[in-house]
Amino acid sequence: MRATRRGQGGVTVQDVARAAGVSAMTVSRVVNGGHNVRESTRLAVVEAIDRLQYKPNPAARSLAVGEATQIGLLYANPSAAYLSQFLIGALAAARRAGCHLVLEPCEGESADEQAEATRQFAGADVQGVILPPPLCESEPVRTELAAAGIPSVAVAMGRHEAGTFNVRIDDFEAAAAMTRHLIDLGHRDIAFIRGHPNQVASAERHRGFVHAVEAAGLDPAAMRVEPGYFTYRSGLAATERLLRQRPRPTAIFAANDDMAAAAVGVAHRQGLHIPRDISIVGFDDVALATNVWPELTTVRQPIAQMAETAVAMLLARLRKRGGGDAAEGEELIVPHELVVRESTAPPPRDAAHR
Amino acid sequence: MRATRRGQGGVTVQDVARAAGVSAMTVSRVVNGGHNVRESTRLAVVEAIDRLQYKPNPAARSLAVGEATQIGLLYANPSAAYLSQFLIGALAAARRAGCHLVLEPCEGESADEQAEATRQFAGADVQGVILPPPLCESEPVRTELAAAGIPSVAVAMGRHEAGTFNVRIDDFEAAAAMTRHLIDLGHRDIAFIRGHPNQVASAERHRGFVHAVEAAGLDPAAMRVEPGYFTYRSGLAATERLLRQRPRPTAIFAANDDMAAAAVGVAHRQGLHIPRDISIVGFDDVALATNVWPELTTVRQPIAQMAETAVAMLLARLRKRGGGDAAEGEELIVPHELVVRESTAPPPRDAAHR
DNA sequence: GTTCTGGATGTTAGCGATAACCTAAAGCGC
DNA sequence: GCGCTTTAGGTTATCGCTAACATCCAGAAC
Repeated sequence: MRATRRGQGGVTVQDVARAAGVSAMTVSRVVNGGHNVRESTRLAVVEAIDRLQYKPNPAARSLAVGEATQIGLLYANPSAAYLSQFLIGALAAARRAGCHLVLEPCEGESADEQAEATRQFAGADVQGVILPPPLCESEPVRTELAAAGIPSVAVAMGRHEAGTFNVRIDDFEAAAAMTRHLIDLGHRDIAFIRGHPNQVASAERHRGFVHAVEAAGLDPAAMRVEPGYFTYRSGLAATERLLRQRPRPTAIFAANDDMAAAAVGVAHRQGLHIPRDISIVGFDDVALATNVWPELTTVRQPIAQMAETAVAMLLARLRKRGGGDAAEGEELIVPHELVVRESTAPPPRDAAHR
Repeated sequence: MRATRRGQGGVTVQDVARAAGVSAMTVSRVVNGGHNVRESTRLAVVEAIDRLQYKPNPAARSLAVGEATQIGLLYANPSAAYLSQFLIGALAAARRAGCHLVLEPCEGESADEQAEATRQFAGADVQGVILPPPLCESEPVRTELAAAGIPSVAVAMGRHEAGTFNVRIDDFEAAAAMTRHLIDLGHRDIAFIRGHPNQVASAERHRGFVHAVEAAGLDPAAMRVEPGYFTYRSGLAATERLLRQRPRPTAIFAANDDMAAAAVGVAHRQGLHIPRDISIVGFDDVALATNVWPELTTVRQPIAQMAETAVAMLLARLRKRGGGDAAEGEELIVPHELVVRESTAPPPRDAAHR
């Protein structure tokens, strides 16, 4: 008899089938949802499965179904903390589905570079692509994907657009909640540092801020707003401009944590105590938020979970191909959370002298 | 005729074989190293491959060879920046080999938690495990892996131990180089903030520091050394202790960037200008290093590349199983790089008054 | 010339799972 | 009771690739 190539004693459907007294096909049916299987049979199979500790072989499965095995992830250096969370979630979902994640870095802001990076995917036969911010809003990337006929799902694209797929939090509402937190503490002079002007999320966060200010009966026009780019450096510059003015704002709301961390740095250098002299808050809850002193009050986005959801949505979309080309798009909004740490407090009493 | 399940027109070995006028097996041989194939045949096949844009199907391959399809990665929240780089590298190598990466978080420092997390792998049939710091030095983890018979490769385990597999930089030499940089600038009073006492890398970096100090003819005993834990918070405490003393050190060498960033924060709060009044340097070159002002002079570890190498080493080791159980261990040292940014300068002239 | 040797290639038989098809019994309306 | 649909399950044929074995043939060895 020929030498068998049988691997290191992995349990297969056949083994389970034998143990449960059914055919391999029935086991397969049980594993994948169990339609058209009698309850008693199903139980017998399930019992056999965990008695033998059966784990389906993902390679065999994806070979058999001939489905997506590679999904792309185009990233452009958002904060490293963001990326690692994102990868963790995406990887978990990809593995569950038995498909590989193909990473493609896209440094460079030019349209050419972005298009070039996107084109890599077409050559690498990925069946779909996940787009974390900020690339989800890049025109060249989307054009190129459309040209190659590769479906994509965006994550944290600020606002829904018809025909696109997107997973995000409600930036507007989250920013409003954060603003209310500051107002509730007694702040009446809150400065806002905006995010990158090309990202819809920046505008949404700002809108949420304005909305909450108005809702509290305050005048939005009285609040100082500085431009920013979501980078540490831009936060530095914005805060310097703000703190040069008198009276100083009693609170600064930066549209992300990187800029908030920068604000903390500048405030410290000017001898201000946080939060006694000034409150500073961020947005995103990346690791950086707890790597400054004091730790930042911020808004947590469930990044890993969002990535997971996005992958699942992409796979669902790929599977549906053929059923109907339902290109109507889909949006999923996941819950956020206000995380109050140590960088916020009521405004100083002698606000007049500040 | 039965409906075929043939997927979306993917090119297969058969197609290539037909185009090149050879058998599928020959194509397979060419793709995998091409032993025992005549040069002329090889060229014909290669030509056909890239004319048809053939990409081997990884699922089919790993099903056929019955090889490792899952390799584990046990992580314990090192800095997020470290993790994302690590994942990028590991993922690239895993995909090339057609195998999946199974992530397992291991929060918690207790032996029980670590053992428990490790045990997850045994149940998930991963064939090998990659261990980034600090878990690569965890006794419970290693015991548990050994018990389950799962081979592992460590990354950045500070020093080589017989019988283990490891990829790292030369922490000793890197720390010495950094110290020489400070000495060359004119510093004679350099404080050192150590890393976590349980990690060998901490000791190595400190040894490198001491060695360079001695080599320059200075007295190591005169240099202040503070304990630390590689965390931002511990860096904060250590720096506060250091800067309370007079005379202040003219330079602080923190054993990683997180602690160096903390040192920058404390120095700023005390009104010191960096690098004019004091130089501060870190180690690792994670993203945080450029997210403080001024950007940190530090040592770059090629993290992604190290992870890639580790995965490759692990796979080689798994394949070799059966040939010989060569348990002699292996170590690979990759080059590091001193990155001089803006946080270092010559010591202040009036050092006497500091 | 014959046998041996080893390199270059083809052939066959899986790897583990599932799609598509088939079968047998049960349910159902009339 | 008869055909018809539905349900529960088995059979068979792949998916794409490669290990193991078989074959062929040129040159070496005798």
